[in-house]
Amino acid sequence: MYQEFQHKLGKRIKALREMKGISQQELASICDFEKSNMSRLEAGRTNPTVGTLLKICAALSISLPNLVSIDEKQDPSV
Amino acid sequence: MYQEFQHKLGKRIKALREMKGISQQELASICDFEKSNMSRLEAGRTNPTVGTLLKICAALSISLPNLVSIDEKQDPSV
DNA sequence: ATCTTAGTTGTCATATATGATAACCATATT
DNA sequence: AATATGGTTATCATATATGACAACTAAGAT
Repeated sequence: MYQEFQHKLGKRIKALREMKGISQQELASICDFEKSNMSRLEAGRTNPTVGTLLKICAALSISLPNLVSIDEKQDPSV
Repeated sequence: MYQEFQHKLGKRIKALREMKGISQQELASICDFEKSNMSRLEAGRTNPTVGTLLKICAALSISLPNLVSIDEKQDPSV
């Protein structure tokens, strides 16, 4: 029901990760989960828990409200 | 590991719900899930998925970034 | 051609979020 | 007393997030 949001969130994670210049595997290992899991997350194929998002926030040094600020028009760095 | 965040989030949901003047059961039924689930959520005893949070956001008419803006000092209505 | 790196996809196991239901505790109301 | 309402807690079933691991593709480098 929220696949669209999941997809946007995945794209946002990917964009933020690439701005940091790290690979999926690196981000996954910082977050302490599997690279396959990371791939599925970025592809929007899962409905992540808040705990998972908090790990990603910590790894990317951004806040949770910032991470979930999904807006097509918005610059991903904001 | 993130119990503290879960607790704060639960408190925030409760505060927002009470500002709307509705009961747990009402909010739960709007979100289309169980009142027992709602109780656990507000008590911070679960690690909710983004999908669950989006349902709550829709029911409370607030954005997800707003919902997860957890700040002790902040007014819950902001 | 080989090797590495990044990412994807599949499978299986485990943990847990959620659904569903019931019993329970307060409090208030009559 | 009984009844209703709001909330909590327990249990069981089901769905799925995640862990763990392997195989695979594609691109780049040597």
